[in-house]
Amino acid sequence: MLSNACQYAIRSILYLGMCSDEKHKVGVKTISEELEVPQPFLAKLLQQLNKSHLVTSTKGPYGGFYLSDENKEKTVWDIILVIDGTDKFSQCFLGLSKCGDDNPCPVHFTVSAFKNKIFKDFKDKTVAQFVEEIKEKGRYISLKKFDVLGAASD
Amino acid sequence: MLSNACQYAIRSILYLGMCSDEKHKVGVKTISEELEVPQPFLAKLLQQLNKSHLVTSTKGPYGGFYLSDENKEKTVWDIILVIDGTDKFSQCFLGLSKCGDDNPCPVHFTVSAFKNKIFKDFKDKTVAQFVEEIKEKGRYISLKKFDVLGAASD
DNA sequence: ATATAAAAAGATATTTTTATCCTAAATTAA
DNA sequence: TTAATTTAGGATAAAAATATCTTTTTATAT
Repeated sequence: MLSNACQYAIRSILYLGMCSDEKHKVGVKTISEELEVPQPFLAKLLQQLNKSHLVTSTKGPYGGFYLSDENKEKTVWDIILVIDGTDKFSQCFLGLSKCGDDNPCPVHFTVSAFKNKIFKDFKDKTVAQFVEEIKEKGRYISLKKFDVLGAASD
Repeated sequence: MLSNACQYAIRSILYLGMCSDEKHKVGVKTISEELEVPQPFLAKLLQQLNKSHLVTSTKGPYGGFYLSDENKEKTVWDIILVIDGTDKFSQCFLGLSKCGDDNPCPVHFTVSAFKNKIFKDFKDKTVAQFVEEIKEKGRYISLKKFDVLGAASD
């Protein structure tokens, strides 16, 4: 449903939301190792996310990526829009061109119930709110469980 | 979530379940037109489905594809297994390698609830049962609504 | 038997996605 | 101002998915 690129993007941004701020930028190398994703590919991706104002970067020593306050107000849906576009999500699970509530395929309502549920999270919650929830509930976005996080301090 | 190939395969088989039997075989051309799917690609796919005993075919004039009684006892999950394999379905929505009930990503439970629901349909119901339901509920698998179907009669 | 119709088989082509590499630009610290 | 570090940009490569084409085989009706 989501491309690799989009999964990487979401996880990177949530990771940066957990572990970075303007004073503690994180480099591609660290992110790629933490998330176990290919480094050069992720570099390109972060470049694109930067251009789309979903992450912020600075070059040079002590440079790297972080989320600005503006970045944190974006939603996961914004990320999906930039990387994958909206198409895959709006399409019928079985690929029917005219599937809809009034014209349902055999699995339409099962799928649309799911979509509505996940849309709610992806569209309504900001990245900041997502990050809060990850901390509260102790969810995983890398190999680490982030309720015990001390990674951003040094 | 499902590849084009897999969507085509499922829809083809449901279509054959609706419109064909041993006495009324359907050719690739007809199926591809009905489902709005590229013809040569579908031909390859049906070949593969035949080898996997999910559809039956005969060559020559009046030949074509249909579902044998044996074919009708297969499940949609069987189709998915043959075309896409099981991997995509078992993977975490965000691509986390170790996501699970005891190690959940931020959307794990939303996604797993959906998977359980759709698995139930895909694994428990036979193609024949699916076809019955499509007829009863008037669901769509091509451009046609199949509760008014007369396509298999001549 | 022969012509015909349809799937099977094998080869190839195109597109998309994923991934990598190399050089340039910018920033920082010394 | 220079060396080091890190992102940006552009080009390229590899893999997978999607799609097409051509020839062969099989079955049918006449």
